[in-house]
Amino acid sequence: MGGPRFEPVRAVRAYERVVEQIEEAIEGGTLCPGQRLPSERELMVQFSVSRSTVREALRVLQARGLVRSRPGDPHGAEVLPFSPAALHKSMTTLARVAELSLAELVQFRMVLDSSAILLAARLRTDEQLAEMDTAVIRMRAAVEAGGDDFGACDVAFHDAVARASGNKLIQICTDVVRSIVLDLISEKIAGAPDGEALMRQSIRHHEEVIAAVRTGDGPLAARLTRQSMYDYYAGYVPPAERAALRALLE
Amino acid sequence: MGGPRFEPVRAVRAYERVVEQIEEAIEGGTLCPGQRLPSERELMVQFSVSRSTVREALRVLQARGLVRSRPGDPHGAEVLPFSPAALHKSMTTLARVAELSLAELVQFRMVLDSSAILLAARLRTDEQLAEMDTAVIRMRAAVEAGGDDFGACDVAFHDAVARASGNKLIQICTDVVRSIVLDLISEKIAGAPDGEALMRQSIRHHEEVIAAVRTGDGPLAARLTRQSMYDYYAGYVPPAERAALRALLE
DNA sequence: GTAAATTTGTCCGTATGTATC
DNA sequence: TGATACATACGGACAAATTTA
Repeated sequence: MGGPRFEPVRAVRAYERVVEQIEEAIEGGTLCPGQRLPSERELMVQFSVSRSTVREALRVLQARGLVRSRPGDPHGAEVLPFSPAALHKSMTTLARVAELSLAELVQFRMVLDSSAILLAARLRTDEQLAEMDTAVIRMRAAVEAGGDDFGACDVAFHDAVARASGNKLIQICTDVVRSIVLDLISEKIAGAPDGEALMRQSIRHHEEVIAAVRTGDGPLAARLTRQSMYDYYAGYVPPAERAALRALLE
Repeated sequence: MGGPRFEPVRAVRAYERVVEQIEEAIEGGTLCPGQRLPSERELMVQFSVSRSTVREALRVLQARGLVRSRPGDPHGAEVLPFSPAALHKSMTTLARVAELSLAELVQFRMVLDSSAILLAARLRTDEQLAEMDTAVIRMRAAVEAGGDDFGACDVAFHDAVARASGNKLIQICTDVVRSIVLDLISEKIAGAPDGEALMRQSIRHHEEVIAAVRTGDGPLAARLTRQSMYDYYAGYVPPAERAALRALLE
């Protein structure tokens, strides 16, 4: 019984072979960020394909955020340093085509940010704690100055927390999801600008969180984070979907 | 002071304009999955660009998982239904170029899966609970049958949990991260195949989790999930990095 | 500061294998 | 089965942009 087991062969286009080879070279470390690819004309010689094929491959690599090519650049396409831009892009389209609700995105933020703060409370260095302190001080200063920079300082705080979690993936994903959420409700926020009272309440929450981090009480910091995030975003979520958010509160 | 605020203009290539327009049509719902794009020759007329430009745009859209084109297809490129393939791809390259450690990935899984089970414990329907039960029953059957299908049944369980969480984003991300983790340690797992004892212990863990879900005790189910995941994966993580994983246990 | 050389962006034409009718 | 239309891939060409001498 049996006989040889053949694997299905997918017709692989020429440009895909080019993409694969360059991709492996970059991911494998043969090509480092800042280095240059050969020019298109040289690539067509090395791969024995036409320039159209080379260009299609470069477009794909560019869409994946691995390289960038500029017209007239005699050094060839540049290998880019790591950037979450591609992840950001695919998650944004995901949110649209999968019709993710704001509630789902906020819920995901609650999960990620509360996990980040829990880890930060247990693994942070004193220096990282100082960075969070600084961010909150700047938030307070921003309120006094009129509140224009409040949002940016808030982002700085959450980014400091994410870094202190010690997990790059958590840091990247919190950043990506946060910006998607903010994009979704930016119109509504512009319509109902942050009242000074709301900002002061947010600062109070942040100070409580920092206090919990200072004492190393991770679960408390996580709980406070989920609660303050719910308080802040629930108003933008349809009432019927708020129950799902509350499922993350105790 | 002031004067008009000008925005920096990036030189936008022709193929990008084509990508943007088709992308908006798909994300906006004008083009639905299953529908076809006009042929390349027709697209070059509608956009007033050359064939090469149209093709580069289609390559980008294909890389983002939005369309697929086959040679000879007289209906033109097909608009694809939603798929997390693009997200999977960008997160995989992210793991490589950002040099994510196995510990970071496992930690992220612990966060996501424990959050999913917490939500499932509070929001699940009886039908979804039955699906989890079925998955565990199949896991037990798989062990009796030799254990070949054990991994697949385990995946089915975690997928049922993710679905019961009610959050599509959590469902997608758990799936993506799980497959990346499994890819990373597939060699080691093949070298040290699941012992029957390990499988039985895993089943016992799953049954405890289900019991907690049945009684609606989300925090307990989440804690059990993190613990069993740590027990399962810690052996593959360098000892120095295990402390970060233990930070998620209480 | 200017001009030359190279590269990318774009266009056009053609040949070939393939899927559909 | 054949005819048609399609995507794939090739090669040549020109303009715009950039670097460099």
